[in-house]
Amino acid sequence: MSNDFSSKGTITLGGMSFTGERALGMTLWETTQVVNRAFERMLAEVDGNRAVWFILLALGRRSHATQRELAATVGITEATLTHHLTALERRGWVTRTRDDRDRRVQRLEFTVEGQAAFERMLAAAIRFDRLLTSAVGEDLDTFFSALSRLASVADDRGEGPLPPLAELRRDAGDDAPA
Amino acid sequence: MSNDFSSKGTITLGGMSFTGERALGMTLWETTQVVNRAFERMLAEVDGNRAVWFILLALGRRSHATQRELAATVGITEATLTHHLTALERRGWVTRTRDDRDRRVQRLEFTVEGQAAFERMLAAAIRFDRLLTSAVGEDLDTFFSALSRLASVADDRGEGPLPPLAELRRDAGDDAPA
DNA sequence: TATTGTTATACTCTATAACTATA
DNA sequence: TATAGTTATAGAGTATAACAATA
Repeated sequence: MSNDFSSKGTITLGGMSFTGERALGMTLWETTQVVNRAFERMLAEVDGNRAVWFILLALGRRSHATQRELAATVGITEATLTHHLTALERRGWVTRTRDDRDRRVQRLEFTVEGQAAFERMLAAAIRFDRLLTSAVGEDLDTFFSALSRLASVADDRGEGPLPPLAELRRDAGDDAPA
Repeated sequence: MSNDFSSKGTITLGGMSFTGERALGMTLWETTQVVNRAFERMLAEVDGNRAVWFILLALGRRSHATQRELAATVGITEATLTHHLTALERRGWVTRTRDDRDRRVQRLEFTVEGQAAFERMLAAAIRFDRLLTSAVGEDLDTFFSALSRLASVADDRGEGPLPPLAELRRDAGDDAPA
């Protein structure tokens, strides 16, 4: 299911206006949602999903020494990673073995099946990226550079501790009006 | 917390290779994540979040006749929308009144406080979008058009029924190894 | 019978905090 | 004490299915 604000016209407020068709944030969001759903479908065809793909990719790159680093690469907490790894282990795609030199450390390895699954997802990701790249065409460099600038300004805005979400449902029970 | 694959080098498989720095899908995803977090922070400053903002925006545009249409606009199911509306009603931002001409239909209205909250979020969204737009600068048209092409190719790939996610955790419980 | 919306329930993903084992 | 990872628990967001009210 996809949201679609972009054809819903303009709202004005004081001197400001907000037009769906021209709202960059909204368009970026919706485009990424659409692209993401398509990618999730491709991954699903090879029994994957984004979370698994990210973890396997980080594993495949062997760019981590500890699970803590792996979690940071994937962008989740250690506890969340443990859940995913438990699932992957039960599925028979990875093994966890304690490192003999420091038995606190888990050494993560693909099984043969896990390696095959990883390669299927990698192939899917490569195919998908070719599709996207050809869609952008000759504007590719411009597009990458615009994305990079967007990430920069957002990062400037986005540093500091994460504020708690406005938790509607939690404070809902307290002072509910009749 | 943010994932960061883009500086993690290249994986090769057969004749294909996958390079984080050049992976368009990954870059698009990460950029949107960063931008989204920044936007959520801005909304949080005015007691909002993305779900609430989308719902209030659709309400403000009065572009729906039924909750079903509203849910479709926002991109969620009716049941999910009901939960959000219940929360918004408890918070005192919207009212639900049965339509006298068809008592199955709920008429949704902002309260005064809800209108004010909506306007705060709208102002935040407009400010945020100006920030993004100025970051993209003169490449804006090119950028929009690239996004549009990406959405198109993804939509072509993305039609059809949503496949179930590969539910790792569900089939995990069955044959768990000791 | 069809439509509008709600309720009941469950599932995924995620996080925080407390914990175990090891150093 | 400090570190690596796990477990227990919880919560936000979502969905499906069964339901009630109304047409």
